[in-house]
Amino acid sequence: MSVKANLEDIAKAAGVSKMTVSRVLRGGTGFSRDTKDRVVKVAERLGYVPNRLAAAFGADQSGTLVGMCVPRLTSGLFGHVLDGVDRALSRLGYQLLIGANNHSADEEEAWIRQVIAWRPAGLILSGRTHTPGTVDLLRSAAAPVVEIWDLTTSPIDMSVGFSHFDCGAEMGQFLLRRGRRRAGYVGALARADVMGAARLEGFDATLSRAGHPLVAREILHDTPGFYAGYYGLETLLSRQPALDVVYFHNDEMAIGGMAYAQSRGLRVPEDIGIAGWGGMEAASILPRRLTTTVVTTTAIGKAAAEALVARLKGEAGQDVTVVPTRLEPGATG
Amino acid sequence: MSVKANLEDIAKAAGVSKMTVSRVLRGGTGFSRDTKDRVVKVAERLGYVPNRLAAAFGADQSGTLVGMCVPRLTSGLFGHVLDGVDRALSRLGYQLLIGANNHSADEEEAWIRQVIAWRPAGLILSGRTHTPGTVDLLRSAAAPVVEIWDLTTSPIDMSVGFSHFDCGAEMGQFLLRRGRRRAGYVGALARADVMGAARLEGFDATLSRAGHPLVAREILHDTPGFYAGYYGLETLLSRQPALDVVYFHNDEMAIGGMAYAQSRGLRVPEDIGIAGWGGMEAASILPRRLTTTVVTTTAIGKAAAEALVARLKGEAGQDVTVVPTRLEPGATG
DNA sequence: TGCGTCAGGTTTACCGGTAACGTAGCCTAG
DNA sequence: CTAGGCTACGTTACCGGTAAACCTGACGCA
Repeated sequence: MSVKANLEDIAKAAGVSKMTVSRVLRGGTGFSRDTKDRVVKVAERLGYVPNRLAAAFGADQSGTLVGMCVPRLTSGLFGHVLDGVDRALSRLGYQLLIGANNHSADEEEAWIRQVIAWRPAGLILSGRTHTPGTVDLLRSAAAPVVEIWDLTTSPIDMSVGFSHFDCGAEMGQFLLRRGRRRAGYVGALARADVMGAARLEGFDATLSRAGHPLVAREILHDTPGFYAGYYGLETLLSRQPALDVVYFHNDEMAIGGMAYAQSRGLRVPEDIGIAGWGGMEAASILPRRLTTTVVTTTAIGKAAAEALVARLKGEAGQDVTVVPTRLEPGATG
Repeated sequence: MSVKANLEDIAKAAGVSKMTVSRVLRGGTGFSRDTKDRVVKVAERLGYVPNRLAAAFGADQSGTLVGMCVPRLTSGLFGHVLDGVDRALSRLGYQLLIGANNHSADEEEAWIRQVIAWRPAGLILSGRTHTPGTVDLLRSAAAPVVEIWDLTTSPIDMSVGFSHFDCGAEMGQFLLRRGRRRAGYVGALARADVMGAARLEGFDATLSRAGHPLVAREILHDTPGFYAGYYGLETLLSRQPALDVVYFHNDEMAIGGMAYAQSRGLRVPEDIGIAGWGGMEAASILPRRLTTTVVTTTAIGKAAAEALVARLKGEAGQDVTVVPTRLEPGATG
């Protein structure tokens, strides 16, 4: 807590005023080289640690605190986004305040309410589904906000992402081209995950238009990991064995599904096709490269951070940034 | 930034003093039920958002900011630790300030220097290797510090983790019991990752004592992911084909290694054994369950948060908490 | 009647910076 | 030689809370 020296102490020891010390330490102007050297030396000797609490409070804005809220901390994809954001922001001296909302708009609102109290310079949120209370809060806070992952044409402020609906639609088209006609879907988190739901919608819509609608779907209430994929496929096939391809909520679940298929002696892709989403590293090195949609997660984080910083610097940034996704044909679809 | 209403505004509108509003809103005592209801109603009507910057500054301590520094944000394991910490802390109203140090003690110091300026209530650091500057900084800040992952018998303050040396030693013993005699090692990050190095040391020491020292090692300068495991094993085997088991830096690399082995037609575990470390979910559902050391990552996060909170509440917590690890025999070793 | 006590407040003094403004001394151009 | 400008500072006020000290009227009670 109380770190010994403050500006006053340095000022006294260096024989100047507090204000001069403040100017020197922040690299401003209006002091001689001589004064600067003296102040810097004294500050170092006293082990001065600035008090940002005071600085931010005095200036009525935190200046360097950025809040970021993700659905889950345990997803590999979010880790990469976080990494992209952190690299871009920490280089510029910003601090990252993070939280998880567990795919709940209400938890997100609660988190934002806490974080807004710190007067952050900006916020990065996941998804485009927010409570009315959240929107009010953000509007009155007047801090820059970037919504990431799911593209929205009318963002609260800025938006970085892509269309999940289109991802699903594109995968649907691809699998139809590969001759698949009886598709199933294995998801997770039920309706909590709006983005996964959008992919499913896009997928289903495309298949239906082509006259081969989704044959079966299994949406678990579990976290979308390997286990859920494994058991999800088991359940799906027990209900509806005659499927020629299964689209999974994400790559982790798809890999779990592949493990199940192999354990049942089903050949992939001959007996059953498997497709995922997300583009996790493991998926590209498995014995058979997974058919999936690769999302450039780090790019999302980087773009979000850059959009935020541009806004903070008063530069006119883009309101909506589209980050490309790429359908990786792979060998399992 | 400027959120409209402050205590003064509420005070005026409710016909009481600022101080009374402060007490009501913080749930203190010294006001009538009548006053309380009035104040709460007014605060709500004005959409009051407390200013923690001011509160923390005024009280000369942040109260609810906790800093956490991890080596990399992109590791699946750290995501789980983060999750454990976040769950435990957010429930108690703390905010998490995170950063990555890229396995560099200098970057860690730089990060701490930034974060200390916010006068955090506590800090969670990874590993036990810190610069002298860091130690000074922490001592003068006098904030509770928890070092996680690698157990140290003389922590700066508190420590939660286990011995990486012992993990390596245990795996060495296990592989010897399975009859392995010509072991190799594939690691990453060179000497930057002290913990991985400790596992290697423990592994090597055990093998040497048994008279079957490590035959070859390959330590990449890459991030320890699937690709690094794949190419690491390729390189290792090209130099020294006659290995009967390979110990990997972590599970991700081990899975990459398995992929390489399969691509070369090597049977696991008949032709070559593979062992990992960490216990990632994928490893337990692969066609053959990976031989590895399972680390209860979420437990580390939870324990770290709890130790911190205990200290903050003035309770006498344990200085050193040992989190168990479990050698998972698997089917690949 | 006088006094202590307590609920239910109010007042005051900070916390450590920063913005805005003031000013002394010196230089330079007209 | 003097107005105006620049450099290098110093002064003052304020950000929005909180702790601590201080009031005040009502009530109980000897």
